[in-house]
Amino acid sequence: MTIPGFPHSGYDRGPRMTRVVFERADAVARVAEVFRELGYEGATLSRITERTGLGKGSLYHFFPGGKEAMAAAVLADVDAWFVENVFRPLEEDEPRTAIAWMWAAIDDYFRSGRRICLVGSFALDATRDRFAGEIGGYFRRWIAALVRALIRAGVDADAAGQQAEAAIGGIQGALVLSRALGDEAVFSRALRRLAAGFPR
Amino acid sequence: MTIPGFPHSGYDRGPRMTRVVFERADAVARVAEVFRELGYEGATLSRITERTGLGKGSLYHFFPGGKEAMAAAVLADVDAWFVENVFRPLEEDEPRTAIAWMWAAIDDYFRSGRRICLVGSFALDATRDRFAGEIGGYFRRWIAALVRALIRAGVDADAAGQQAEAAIGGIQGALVLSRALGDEAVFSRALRRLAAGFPR
DNA sequence: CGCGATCCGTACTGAACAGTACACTACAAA
DNA sequence: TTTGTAGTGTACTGTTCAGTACGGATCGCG
Repeated sequence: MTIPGFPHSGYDRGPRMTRVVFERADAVARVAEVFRELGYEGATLSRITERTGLGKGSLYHFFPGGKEAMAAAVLADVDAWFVENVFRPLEEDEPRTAIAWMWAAIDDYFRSGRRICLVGSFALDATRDRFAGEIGGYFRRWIAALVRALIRAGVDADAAGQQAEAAIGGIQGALVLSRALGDEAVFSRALRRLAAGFPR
Repeated sequence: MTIPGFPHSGYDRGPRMTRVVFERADAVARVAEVFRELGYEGATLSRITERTGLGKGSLYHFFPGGKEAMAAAVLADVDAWFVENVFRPLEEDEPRTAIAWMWAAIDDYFRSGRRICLVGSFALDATRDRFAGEIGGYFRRWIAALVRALIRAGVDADAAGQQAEAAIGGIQGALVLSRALGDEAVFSRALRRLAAGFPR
């Protein structure tokens, strides 16, 4: 028991719960899922610890900057995934192959619409102001990469710009819509529709 | 001053701040803007009072159900606006006219992308679960109204369904994108692109 | 004028918030 | 076996949260 006025005197309690050890990458992935489901403001520390299984001690060990550092790490992690799996292929690989690969990667990443775009969700509320650079950079690079791939595939510059914006906007909108309607099919249909207009 | 243990004993303070009287409709509109900017979780009572100029007394007078009632009223208000200005015209008026009118109304309502879709933003985080009925209903009715208008305009049923989903998803995505990039032009371009594919 | 009814401002409450402190455990290197 | 260090659980702090209580201001109506 704890003696009043003597903090941390309560160390005669029973056997500890079994201790589980995480590493940072795992922590980031788990925290990401919580932000994705609840948004930045909705993800309170207690809900994060609850859903990730990581205690406050671990969380503040991995992210000394607190909640904002957690979100920043998560955004960086998302960005890294897209760089690896979408942006760099679009920028460097054979354009038609890279574009086809993009649609598959996107469908997989968003779990056919069951998962949400963290960056998009941050963009919609005041969280945007906190991470304006990261959020803007993510979408700017995606659009730029897609535009260049389209141009390399023979689409003229103007049409490429329009098509890239339509595609990425369309993906974001499809995530909103499929989630609002609780219907994954909406997302799949949107992806098929958007992909159909692309060179193959 | 307040005597400890004697609540409300502090009524010897100086002159009151000038009292401003609101009516409910005005309160709803002001609260709506706060939810729109900050999201449901981000809109704390103190931020709502701060930004609307309404004190807690007024807020709880108009919305005895508290924060959740405020959000419900705001959603109902948004829905009413869309019923009046978008859904009913689509359902009842000459379809091509109604569709043209829709694009103008949407551009106006979202202030060319500077304003955000409250319903869409609620759909993206856990707020969705609280208002799943309202959120789903809003998008369902919009899509259904647009589909029927397209069919009445001579588009075949299958294409109408695809086009309606693409349009409404596209609008939502354009709001996300233009806000993420901090660029209203993205929204305007998207609206023009989407409208171009419609019968006129 | 008087007097409800309506509307508003603010002190207050208990719960939940982000963040800190620190005793602790597991494991690896010496 | 000892010692260092990375990772962990939890009690604690000060702040902010949603929501309540209630005195007083204002207005409509007699």
